[in-house]
Amino acid sequence: MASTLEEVARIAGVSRASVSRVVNGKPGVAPHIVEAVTAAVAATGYVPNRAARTLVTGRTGTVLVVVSGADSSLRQWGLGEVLADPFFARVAGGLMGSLRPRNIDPVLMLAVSEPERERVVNYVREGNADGVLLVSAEASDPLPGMLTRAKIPVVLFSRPSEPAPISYVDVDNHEGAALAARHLVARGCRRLGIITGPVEVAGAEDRLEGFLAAARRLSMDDVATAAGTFSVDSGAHAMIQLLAQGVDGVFASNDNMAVGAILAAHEQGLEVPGDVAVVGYDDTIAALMCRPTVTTIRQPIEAIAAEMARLLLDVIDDPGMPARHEVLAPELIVRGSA
Amino acid sequence: MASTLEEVARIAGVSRASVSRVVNGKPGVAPHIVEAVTAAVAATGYVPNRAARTLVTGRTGTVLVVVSGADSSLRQWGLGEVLADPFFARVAGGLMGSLRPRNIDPVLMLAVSEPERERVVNYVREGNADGVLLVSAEASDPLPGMLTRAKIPVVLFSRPSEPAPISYVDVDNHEGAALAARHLVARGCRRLGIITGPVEVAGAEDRLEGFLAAARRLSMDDVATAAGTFSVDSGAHAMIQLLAQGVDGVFASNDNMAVGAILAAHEQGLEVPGDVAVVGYDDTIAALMCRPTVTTIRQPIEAIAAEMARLLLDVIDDPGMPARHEVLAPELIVRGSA
DNA sequence: CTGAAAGCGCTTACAG
DNA sequence: CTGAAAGCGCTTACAG
Repeated sequence: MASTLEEVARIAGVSRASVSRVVNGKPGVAPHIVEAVTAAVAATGYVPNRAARTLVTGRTGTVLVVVSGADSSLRQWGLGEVLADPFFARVAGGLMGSLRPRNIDPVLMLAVSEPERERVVNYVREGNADGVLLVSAEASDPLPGMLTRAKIPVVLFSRPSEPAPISYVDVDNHEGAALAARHLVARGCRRLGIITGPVEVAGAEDRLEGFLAAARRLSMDDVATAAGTFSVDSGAHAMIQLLAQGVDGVFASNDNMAVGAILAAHEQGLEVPGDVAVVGYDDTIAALMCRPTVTTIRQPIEAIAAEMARLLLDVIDDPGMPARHEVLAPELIVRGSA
Repeated sequence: MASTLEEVARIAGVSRASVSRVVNGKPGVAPHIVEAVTAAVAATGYVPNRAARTLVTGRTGTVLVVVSGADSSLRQWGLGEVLADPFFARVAGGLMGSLRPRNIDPVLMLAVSEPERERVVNYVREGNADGVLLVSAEASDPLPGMLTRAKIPVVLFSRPSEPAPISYVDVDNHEGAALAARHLVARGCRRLGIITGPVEVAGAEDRLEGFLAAARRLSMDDVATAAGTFSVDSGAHAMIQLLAQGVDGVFASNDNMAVGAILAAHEQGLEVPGDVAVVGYDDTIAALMCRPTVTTIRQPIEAIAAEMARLLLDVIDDPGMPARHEVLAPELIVRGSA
């Protein structure tokens, strides 16, 4: 069916080794051989067989992109729901996009249960991928540890819950939340509130701390807090609690909850940002699906993704490399809600 | 590093052939051999090398999931944006979820430019995947044709623009739009309007025709129409035009536009559904990110995905199989907006 | 600069 | 039921 190196060699009248060299762009091949091979490749429509190549080189040219978590919040979700979450969609898409130009193929997986985690480890142990790019949603997630123990090249999005010898790229959540606090105070808010994310998410805690610290520094010691779970509904519920405490400036730890908060404010007949200002986090599409549009903290997803890909490729090339970290800066995007 | 069949055979004291049989669960192996091999596998932590297996079997156990289009509307998007679109996220996720239980690995790709389309074809010609599950967003998309010409097993989501010997699974768009029309009329709307999708999307045209036909059958001959592009903003713009024509019941060809329509109505001081009722399409997360929540037409994505996977596996097993089609029924989901 | 040959790790007739 | 052997399609020392 598909033609092979052998066939191309025969037609070009050269050895298989020469065809291999030309096809892989190796230097030091006589021009007339390059020409003959090129012609034969064109004539046959030859495409190298990846399995054969992988078998001998030990490299797959594939990287696993996995969204993982412990068993709690993500558990009831399928990959469809996770992808449908605007934030994960941006991250997964960014990661996959950053791999393409480097000519490596991304395979996407979700791992929120033990069998799924084992599947991830197995997948690369079977030689299907050279390493993994991991977006771990929860601090208690065992996958990062499993991967490093299996000596699988891996780079995380977000710092691991406990210090570990793993390379990662992160955004300064502390600073992002501080940006939100300063913006709210600068526009005149007198009573701040925050809708937190799930405690088991490391970044969510950082946002809470960062917000409180920045508020304190601005002499706003009494910040109202309400817990959310990153969903639109949880944002609405939390907002009702905050409103009862008389807040006029709210920071929601992600955009979904900011949308929920705005909807809840409207339902109580309040204007946003007139009566209460709202700042979100992530700058996802959700921030634009709402009136007013949501002022939010943008994570430089594309830069993160590019950095993760670069790091992983380095680790794959040199598995003994010491772990490296990169922390990028978030950015305030001012829109209608604050 | 990783152990091989050879090593397991040596430890178990049997031939490589026997190890292979046990590992692959082939019948007719003596119990004591199964036992010895099982123990040796456990002791070594043996995992079969996929490249080697693929090389000899010709099967990869991988399927390509591609979202494609011609060069227009999707062109400026990266995979991140496409995944972030609630509809594609649901479809891609559903497809990937339906493959997992069948033990086949999905690789996700976006193909909206010529190089990307060629990459898709090449990917499977290189032997990286056994077939492709294609979500083609535009009727003029050349990819389905390219694939069948290359004799690559493929199953489409949505009927191809022109009759072609390709298997596909679709939802009855005509009927879905009719459900919307009947619901609007049943709740007392007197003047209907429709926000259409891009003409180059086959399904969008079916929805328009279905809506008009159903309306006509209910003696509503004069339906106002306005064009949209499936984005929130386009829905808002279209809504303004429809409102100027005095509509009190609007069918938006997807949820994003329904959200835009509702926002636009609110901005004109109108109540939804009191002054104007709105029905969306797709039942994506967008329908829940809005107050009122959006009454919409649900496509049974999970069933579609499962069906596509099943069909593709059949085609892969029997490439000569005649093309098959499956058309599933949509469902009306009544929420707050109509 | 080029080619003959070994070998990557498996599966599968084939013979016994 | 089991094993020896061939072969899948490549790449890469090695010798020339």
